[in-house]
Amino acid sequence: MGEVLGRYYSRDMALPDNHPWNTLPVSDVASLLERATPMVLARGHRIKSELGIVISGAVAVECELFDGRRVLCTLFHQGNLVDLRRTKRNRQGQLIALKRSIFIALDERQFAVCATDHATAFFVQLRELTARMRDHAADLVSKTPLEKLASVLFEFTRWPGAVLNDNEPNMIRMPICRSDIADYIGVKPETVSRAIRQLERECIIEILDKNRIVLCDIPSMRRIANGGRPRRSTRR
Amino acid sequence: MGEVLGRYYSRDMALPDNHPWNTLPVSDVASLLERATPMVLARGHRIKSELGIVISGAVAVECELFDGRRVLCTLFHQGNLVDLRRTKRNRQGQLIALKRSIFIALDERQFAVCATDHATAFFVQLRELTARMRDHAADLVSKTPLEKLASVLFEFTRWPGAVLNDNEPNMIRMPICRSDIADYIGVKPETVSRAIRQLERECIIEILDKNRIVLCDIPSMRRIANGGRPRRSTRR
DNA sequence: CGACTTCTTGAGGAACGTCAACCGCAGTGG
DNA sequence: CCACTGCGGTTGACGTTCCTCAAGAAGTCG
Repeated sequence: MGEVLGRYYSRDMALPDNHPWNTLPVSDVASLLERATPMVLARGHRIKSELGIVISGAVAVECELFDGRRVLCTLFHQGNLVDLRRTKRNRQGQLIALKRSIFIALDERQFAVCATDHATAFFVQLRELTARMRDHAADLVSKTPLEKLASVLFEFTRWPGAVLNDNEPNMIRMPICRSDIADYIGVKPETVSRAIRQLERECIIEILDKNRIVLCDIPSMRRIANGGRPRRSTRR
Repeated sequence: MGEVLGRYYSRDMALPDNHPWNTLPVSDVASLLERATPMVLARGHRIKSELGIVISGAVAVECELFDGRRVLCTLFHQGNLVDLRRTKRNRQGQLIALKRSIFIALDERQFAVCATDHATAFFVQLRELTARMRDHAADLVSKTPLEKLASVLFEFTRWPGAVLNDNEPNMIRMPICRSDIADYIGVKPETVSRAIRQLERECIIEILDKNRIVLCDIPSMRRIANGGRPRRSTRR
């Protein structure tokens, strides 16, 4: 824990091939990577840096509550910009890798230079992040476990590399394990399991194996994710 | 609904006197306000603009779920920068005033100019916002209603103008009504009421009237807010 | 093969939502 | 002035739901 598996230096080290990095001119990419200190992390490794870019894998902000409950506030995937600094208040939570991941840590100065050089890309990343966090807050506030799960499955479809096969665009890979999903949507792993089975029973998804599922009935799932499956008598 | 009470043009219109706006040089403030179209809103008024700055009052992103449940994803107070744009996906939720508020709407072009001129202030605002949203997500994920309420009370203490009286620094004003608190922390108004009474019974807060409370035992409240009051047997 | 982790399934209970009723207050109109 | 209405807030009784606990299944690694 807390250790870095190794450094990932490569001549053809590249930024993730997704928005907004793939819109940067080549020279800018090079200047960004010059300042990089990439590291390879395994599941459970903590990242001391508050600043950086996720190159691959899955990383989260993990908080531990007073009594030991574990919470994942935010998920980061390939291409996400991470900035946990805050002016007032002390830092809450820390970065943790949820699976084998590559992360470019940046120090304050490097970050400032990059943010100036690539202000637009950085702004776009921050705006996307806040939009994702708003959606996640809406998920957490009052949805039932089934609704939360459907919503998070849609979130996963938007992860780069989620679609495994162009012939089967609705087959996706689950990027993180069940207990991490549980800590992210605020239910217990047992409840995640039951919710997945429920969707399967209703033929809305098909479970190929633990890591791969097919979305069979996207309209129904969208309706559930938007709040179509309230508690029995929540209709006041 | 959806109407604007009036425009708020004033020679001495000023940006909120809090971070980061109060650190801007006078000339920058003037240039920001030149581009402004301030509006006065009453409770329930919707704001069509996706971009702007909250001058006073309380504004939120409101989402309505499929079955009518109402959710407040994010709260904005005096001085907060609002940017709801998103590249992919359609817009979720809309801005709504929770009480009498003043809001400066900015259009895309105005916003771009401001963001360039005041990049640092804008970055600071965005970073503060993401930090607040992370904390809120941590609150929503797995805390009990009592813990959520304690946490949101601390959030309120950080609102500009929350402290009513320098002699009594622990007396704060509740900036939004009970049912909005409920929609923000994902419980029912009845539960908010019960949680407040609970804190009062334990002499952790004192209720002066509906809008004013005193935090009597901050350490206990902090412990509760950090997860010190789990469900009876959540300790596995 | 055994030790371990992750996931799954089932049974039972605490907790929060639901429903209903009530209070206090502000606004409104006669 | 009072009656009426509506809204926000509060309290109590009851029931669904999701968490807890336990045990087993399936996969992984030594």
